[in-house]
Amino acid sequence: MVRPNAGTKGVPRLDRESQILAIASQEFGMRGFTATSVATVAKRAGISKPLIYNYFGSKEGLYEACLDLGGSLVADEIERIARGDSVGIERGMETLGGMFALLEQRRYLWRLFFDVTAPSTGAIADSIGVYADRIGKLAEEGVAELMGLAGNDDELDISAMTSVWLGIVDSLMNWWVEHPEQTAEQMMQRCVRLLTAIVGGAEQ
Amino acid sequence: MVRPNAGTKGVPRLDRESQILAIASQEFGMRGFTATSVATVAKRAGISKPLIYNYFGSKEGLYEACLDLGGSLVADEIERIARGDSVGIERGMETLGGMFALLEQRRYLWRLFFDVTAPSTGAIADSIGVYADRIGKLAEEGVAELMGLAGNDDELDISAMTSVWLGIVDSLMNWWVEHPEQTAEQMMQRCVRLLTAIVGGAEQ
DNA sequence: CCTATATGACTTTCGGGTAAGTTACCACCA
DNA sequence: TGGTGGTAACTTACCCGAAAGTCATATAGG
Repeated sequence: MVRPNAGTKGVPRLDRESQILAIASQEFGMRGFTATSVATVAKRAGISKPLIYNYFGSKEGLYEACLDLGGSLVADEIERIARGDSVGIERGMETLGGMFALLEQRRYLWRLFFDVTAPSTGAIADSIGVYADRIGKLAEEGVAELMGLAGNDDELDISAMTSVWLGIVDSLMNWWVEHPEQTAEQMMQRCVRLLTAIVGGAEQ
Repeated sequence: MVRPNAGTKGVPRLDRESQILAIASQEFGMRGFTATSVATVAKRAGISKPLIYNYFGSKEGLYEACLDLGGSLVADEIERIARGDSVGIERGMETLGGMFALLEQRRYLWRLFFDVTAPSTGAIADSIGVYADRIGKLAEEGVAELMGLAGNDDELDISAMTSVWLGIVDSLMNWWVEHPEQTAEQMMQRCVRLLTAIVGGAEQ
């Protein structure tokens, strides 16, 4: 049986893995876990499906690898900023800036942790949970500080506000994906302008 | 061949259709288009799959029907509020209140128009586009007013802010879905508190 | 008896996953 | 220096289950 190109490319495993992960993260991030097909990832990477299974075991394994890569990247950065001494809105803006700088070349990464189509049980759910919790905890901590400054300690209010805050980051990331020409710096300045518009508008 | 109950229920088509649509909207809204199976909808409705195909033609047809139902509901309400004379943040809060009141019994409806797993081409995409555009246009109009009050007419700023605004509504709806015991009234009051916390925090 | 309502059982399609093999390269030895 | 065998990289062709979609038929009521 003739099998053109079988084994002829000779790309080292680690190189190939990063290449696959880069493409897979993008697909998962853009379309969500369920709507992403392994065959599509393979095709985009110019390789065959079994190679992916050989390296990552399963579709879930592939997703987990993406999560591990992106999750620590994002969570570490947020943690770094949380260790600083800014509080309230200022801390929020700093976090935004950090995310913009970090994800400029891979904006879709953010979506991995908030994919509603990912399995809700099993290893993936655990893995998502780890990072979503880590990010969520930090967000909640910052939000609680902000709310505390305003004299509000209501747990549900904090929970809802955290959800809103993550939603805002999510929206900005999605908008950024659709405006690839915008730099991280421009995004940051834009956010400052948006904030002033809100505050100014609410004071009237 | 014995087929128990075939044709014995005698439910008028229109009644059956609304019943199916109510269940389908919930499934599509909660799980997304891809993750929803027609068989599940049929089972939950206590009927067989072919009946759904008989009435709606295809899974996409079923989704479109849900969109038409939910889309006009939501868009009409937003339009109604937009015709009022409130502007800026106030108009935003009024719109939120309208959404809470309208969707209290069907909070998942909101998600139909922002489902990333829905097909991005074909009739569905068109249909989503119609309603997303209609809602998006109204949102953008309101946002532009708000930004104008703050002396900002930048088109990209307005576009980004619109995205953020829709993201906020989205977050609140999702949070609401996960807190079923919260009433529309409670949500509205919560939003007022959240807004004051943001404004207060930014003024420091 | 005709039509609307309804169904069980089937075919088709699609995507995750696998079996079995092919090619290239390198280390080792005569 | 050239053969050789082991291994890493890679492929085609398939399996299988789940879900979309269809067909032929059954029941009830005007």
